[in-house]
Amino acid sequence: MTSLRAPEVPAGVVRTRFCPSPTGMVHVGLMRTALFNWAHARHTGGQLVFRVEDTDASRDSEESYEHLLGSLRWLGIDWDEGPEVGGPNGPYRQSQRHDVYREVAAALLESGHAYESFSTNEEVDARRRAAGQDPKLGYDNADRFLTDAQKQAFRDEGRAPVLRLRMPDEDLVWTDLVRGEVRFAAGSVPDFVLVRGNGVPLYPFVNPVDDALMGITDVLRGEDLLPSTPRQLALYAALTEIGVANGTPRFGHLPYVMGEGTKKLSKRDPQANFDVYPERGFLPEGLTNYLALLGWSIAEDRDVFSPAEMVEAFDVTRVSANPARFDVKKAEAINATHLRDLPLPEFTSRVTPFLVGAGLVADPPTADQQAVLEAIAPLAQERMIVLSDAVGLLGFLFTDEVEIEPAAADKQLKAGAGAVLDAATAALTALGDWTTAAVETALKEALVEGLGLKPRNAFGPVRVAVSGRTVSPPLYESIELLGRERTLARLAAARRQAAD
RNA sequence: GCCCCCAUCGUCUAGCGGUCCAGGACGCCGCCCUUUCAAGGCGGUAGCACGGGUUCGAACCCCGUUGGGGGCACCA
Repeated sequence: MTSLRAPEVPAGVVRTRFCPSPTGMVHVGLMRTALFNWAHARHTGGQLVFRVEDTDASRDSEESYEHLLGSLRWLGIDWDEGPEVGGPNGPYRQSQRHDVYREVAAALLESGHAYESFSTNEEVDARRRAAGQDPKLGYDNADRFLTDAQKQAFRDEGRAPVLRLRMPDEDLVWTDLVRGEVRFAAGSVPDFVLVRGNGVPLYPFVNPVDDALMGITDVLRGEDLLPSTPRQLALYAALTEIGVANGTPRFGHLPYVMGEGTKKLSKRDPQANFDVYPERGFLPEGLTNYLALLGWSIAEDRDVFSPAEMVEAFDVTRVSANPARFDVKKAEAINATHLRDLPLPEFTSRVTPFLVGAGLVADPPTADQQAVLEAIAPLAQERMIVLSDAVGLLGFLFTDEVEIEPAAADKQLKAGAGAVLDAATAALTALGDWTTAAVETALKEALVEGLGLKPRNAFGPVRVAVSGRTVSPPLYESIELLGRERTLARLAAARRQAAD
């Protein structure tokens, strides 16, 4: 027997967990799972346990572990027990829990719930074929009742046994939090391996053991794990009988996050990599909102909400069971509305690191740069989708010379543009008072009235000359902020490039 | 092959037996506003996979079909 015991969890308290393996890239589907566990815990006033499943030394790395922590914190997910915060049920890294697994495995063997199995895969296959069965059926439970003499004979051959759990002879059923009742018929799941021949415990064993020992009440995970649930149910029953677990947790299997086509979003899909969102300047609250929409909805006629509102309303039971396609366009639209909702100072301070990163402003910005930034911020805010858009949109205000985008030149600096730029140059050169209003009046007089142009044709070339692009903040304000000298220099530079 | 999951506009979804000739959002299209592009406002486009039941009544319940996905390891 063992002294290992699950902690007492008061009735009604919800404890969820998030237990990734730190192997390389952080997948958006993984973060969606983390988010739902977090929301469920916070909504119910329960706890979220963070455990690291780093048992595969060849694939796990400290670097991706750190990276994962960073991604979680960036999204705004916090946990009550786990790495960095500790807790009474640690250690929270599986690589430090070998003794626990060894002890539980021994107790399971001793109690007869598990047994030693010596069959090789080849032998199992051969037996199934001999019986006219499909080898795909897997292990045939043949070693369940080996005698001590038989076991010894195998050992004498030099075989090291695996430890298998004896599956019960009854249907395995549970009420899934998102799918309702799910049933696997008795006998449809073979006795599975808990511990390898070399003594290394396997995922289907350590995962429920840790969940039990950490007092997890609600397991919310991807639907890819649904077929392994019957085995875990059997394991829980055994763990409960030997006094390690306090019963079986509730399970909820979250739908897949899909990529293009009909396939699950794979590591190869560029949008699967969580990093691209922070890098592009998605807002944590914007991405949280979008990720939440992948399988959940807050109300019939609403899909924009804050993380706090999500926590307030979240109900696992109302998570959809069907797979959701990750739609970058919609994610952008949701983010853009969060971006526009930001108070101006907040918006400005969030944009600044992106301008710094692009080398456009100093770190921290100079007083002049800060003044320009604050002046342009309200005008930029409503034409951006992600924070990094600021680099392209506002770059022209923070450089001496601007490079005109080829596409913009093709569009706006063709025939007729020369005359427009000449007229604009003349009007602005003569301008006394360099203010937005004066610039507006001067340009309208010179171009719309003077040249008889439609506004769209009149201001296109000027905009491209000044900003280098066809999309920019409002023109007159931009010109005022740019100042006379730089504006005239750019007009002249564009004039050299423009057709008459 | 066996087991399991899923099935409402192109996409994400609301709908949990009548209030649905199906609502919202993204996308797309058009109009308005307008100095460009956006944003905003207004309008439009488009869907209950199919077949049987159950019921006075079905997008909603049951069965089947079809389609899609996943699993069947001494990986996690």
